[in-house]
Amino acid sequence: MATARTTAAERRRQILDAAVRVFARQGFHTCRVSDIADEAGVAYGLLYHYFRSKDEVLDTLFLERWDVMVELIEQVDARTELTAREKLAAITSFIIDSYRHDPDLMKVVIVEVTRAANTFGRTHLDAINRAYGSIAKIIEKGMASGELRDTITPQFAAMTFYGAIEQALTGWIFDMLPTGDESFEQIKGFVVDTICGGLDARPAPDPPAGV
Amino acid sequence: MATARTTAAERRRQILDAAVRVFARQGFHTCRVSDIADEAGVAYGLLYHYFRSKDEVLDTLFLERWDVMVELIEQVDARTELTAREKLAAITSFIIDSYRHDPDLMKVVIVEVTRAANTFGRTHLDAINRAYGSIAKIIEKGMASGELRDTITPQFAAMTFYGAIEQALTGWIFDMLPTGDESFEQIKGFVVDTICGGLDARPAPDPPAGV
Amino acid sequence: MATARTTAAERRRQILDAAVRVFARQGFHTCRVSDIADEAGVAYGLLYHYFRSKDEVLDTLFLERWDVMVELIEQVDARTELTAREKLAAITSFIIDSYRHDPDLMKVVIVEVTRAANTFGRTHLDAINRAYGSIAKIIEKGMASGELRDTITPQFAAMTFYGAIEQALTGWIFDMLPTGDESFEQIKGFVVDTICGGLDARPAPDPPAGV
Amino acid sequence: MATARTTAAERRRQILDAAVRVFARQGFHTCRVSDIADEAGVAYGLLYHYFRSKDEVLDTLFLERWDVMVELIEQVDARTELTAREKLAAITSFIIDSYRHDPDLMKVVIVEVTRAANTFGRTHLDAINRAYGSIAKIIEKGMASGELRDTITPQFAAMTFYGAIEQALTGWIFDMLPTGDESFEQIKGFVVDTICGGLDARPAPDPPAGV
DNA sequence: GATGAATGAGTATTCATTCAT
DNA sequence: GATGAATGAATACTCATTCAT
Repeated sequence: MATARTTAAERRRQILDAAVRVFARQGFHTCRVSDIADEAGVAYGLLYHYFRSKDEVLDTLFLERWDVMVELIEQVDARTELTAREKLAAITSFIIDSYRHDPDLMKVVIVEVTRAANTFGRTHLDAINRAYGSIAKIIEKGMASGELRDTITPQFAAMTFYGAIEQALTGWIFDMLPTGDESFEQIKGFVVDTICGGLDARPAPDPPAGV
Repeated sequence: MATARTTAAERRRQILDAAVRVFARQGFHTCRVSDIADEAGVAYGLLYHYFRSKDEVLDTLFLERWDVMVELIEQVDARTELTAREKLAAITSFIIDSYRHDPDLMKVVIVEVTRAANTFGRTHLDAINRAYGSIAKIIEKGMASGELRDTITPQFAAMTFYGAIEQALTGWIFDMLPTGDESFEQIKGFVVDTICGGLDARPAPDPPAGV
Repeated sequence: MATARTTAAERRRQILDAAVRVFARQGFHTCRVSDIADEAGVAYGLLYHYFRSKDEVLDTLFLERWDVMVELIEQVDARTELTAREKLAAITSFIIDSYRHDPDLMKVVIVEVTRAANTFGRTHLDAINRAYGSIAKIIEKGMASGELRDTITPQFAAMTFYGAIEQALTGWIFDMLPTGDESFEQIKGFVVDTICGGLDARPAPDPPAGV
Repeated sequence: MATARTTAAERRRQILDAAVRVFARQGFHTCRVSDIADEAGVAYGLLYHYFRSKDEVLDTLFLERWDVMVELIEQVDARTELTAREKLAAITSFIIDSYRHDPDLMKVVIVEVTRAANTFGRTHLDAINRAYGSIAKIIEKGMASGELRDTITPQFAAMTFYGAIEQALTGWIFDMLPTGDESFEQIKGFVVDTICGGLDARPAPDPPAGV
């Protein structure tokens, strides 16, 4: 009799986890609140004890995940021993592993928020821009140190880099790319190689002078 | 001898043009059929003389535009005097000019179809893949001729290239990039430079042998 | 160049005939005005040159047919050489032959008008009652002459008689009775035999005294 | 200790009862779902908690009533002490009393289903035929025992019998027959007398041999 | 906390009818 | 006469949200 069967926090999490599966499967606009409740095994009225609205469920899911990602980017940036390319590789790895670990959640984050210019994307524009900004800072430092070319703006480079990752995730979401551990690792390499190395053939860049 | 006031084809176009504006402004899911009709200045019943449903209006808009783009890509590919990089530059230029010329239409194509994994994106997956495939062919030839590195698959390279363009368009759609003629031209260069040249600093590639 | 290709009366008839087929196939409420026009091979706007409304088409079809039937009943009644049973047999034969000759029309008359208590049946109640009344008169005379029993009212007898015929037609309409010439003739006999002779087993009635 | 204000079953019944009144008054096709809800004193959305569609409301009403009738017919048939005529009289009495007790419901059953050859009649053809079949069995036994003439098929006799009853109900529905207890009882007798005794005048059938 | 009955705003679609050509 | 584009009234149904129990 010591522990309650289900704590409030657990119930809330139970609903959020169900919502991820339902949003990923049916899409935010197409699913019903009762679909989420069914998936969670609770009455649909209960959802309104934990969230103000259906929108708030998606907002919560997005921000939970996005904040982790932004924090990771900032932590990576703080590791001064890494080159810019290594930092970008770390970020790529983290995001792709996030998808590998919970594809439903990442699908929801991207499809329902990040790319929804008329609805949630607009709402969370600040959060999205924060991520771009953090990446841009990494690139800016790489440019300053001479590691990266400064022929484009760091902001645009950040957008392209993040866009390449998102495009890869989209490939998985649309079943255009193969899944499987090797595939995930291969694509990680592709992303960094393409963005940093470019498509053009040419001799490998000179190793940094004094190293 | 006066011309007929409005032909059937003109009315149809009138409705499609109105739909573009309304979809861009409010989003497909958020707007009402009557909003389109109001914007077009016709009774909403008339929409059903020209289209089977609201969905069909969006499908029509998307395919009209997408087919033009796929055709352009194939035409570019056929110009054997161009290098792969020049072909990619031509495609980039065309798509960005498309946005510059009719931002509402491109916004609808991207936001409501291309990136809508749970609804129209899934429907038009074949059309979308046809575009990727055509770009991949260009890249494949570039790899075969030695112009491009073949360390990644042409398919992935195509996705990343197209993703970079779409990300730029998204930047304009979200008001994250400045508009204006110079900006458009600058971004064109950024896209090709980033994708082909990469972010890494290094000596310019050796000039082709016999030139 | 002497005759117009199609006279107004012919066009009108063409539309009415098409309407019969469409009403029979789809039902009055379920079919569209354009279905009738398509079946007739004319533009749907033309229907409104010949009829005030969709309702009027059905009204016209019903009254055309019903008036013929009422007139037939009255003509039969006038033939004083016939017994009541012979008169009823003649009416039965006429109605069943009407169905045999044009099942669609009779289906429409019965299903869409005669039995539609909430719509057209109420509208044409007078016409319907005129038929009952004429049949009742035949029965009344049969009762007066001693040919028929007068234990029930002529009005009720007329309803039951007509109801038996309509029930037979309904059997054909619902595919519950076999079609084919013999079947039609057999049912004619059944109707008169059942209504006049009853279901009870017993000796044939005595022949009329002085005959 | 107060009882719950309204149970789910009661609400459902409340809606069904309201639907009967509305269907009888306005007809199924002519009434709106909100008319039913208004009559029941509930929000129209609630109707969709208890029924999948407007159609299902009518289906439910019909089957509820029709199943009771078929069961009654079978129970009557099982009473071996009754003659066929007595069985038919019992069925007639039951159906006419059903109308007397709830004319709206019987009107809906007949007008909107039983006689609606293009819509619900077709849907419920099996149920309708089950009733005919049970009546035909009664008649068949009567023929086998020599009580009834076997000059027509039991199936046709059943149709005519049921048709006579339905015609009587139609007479009330169309206000062509007087209402009032005596009238109901009189018509009961008329139906059985007409169907069993026939219209022809003749001596009463011989009493069964050994009685 | 938990339930699900109750509410009613919101919308795509149909189709009879009109009328300019 | 003939056409079919144009109109807009009419309606079933969905579903987020509330709230009594």
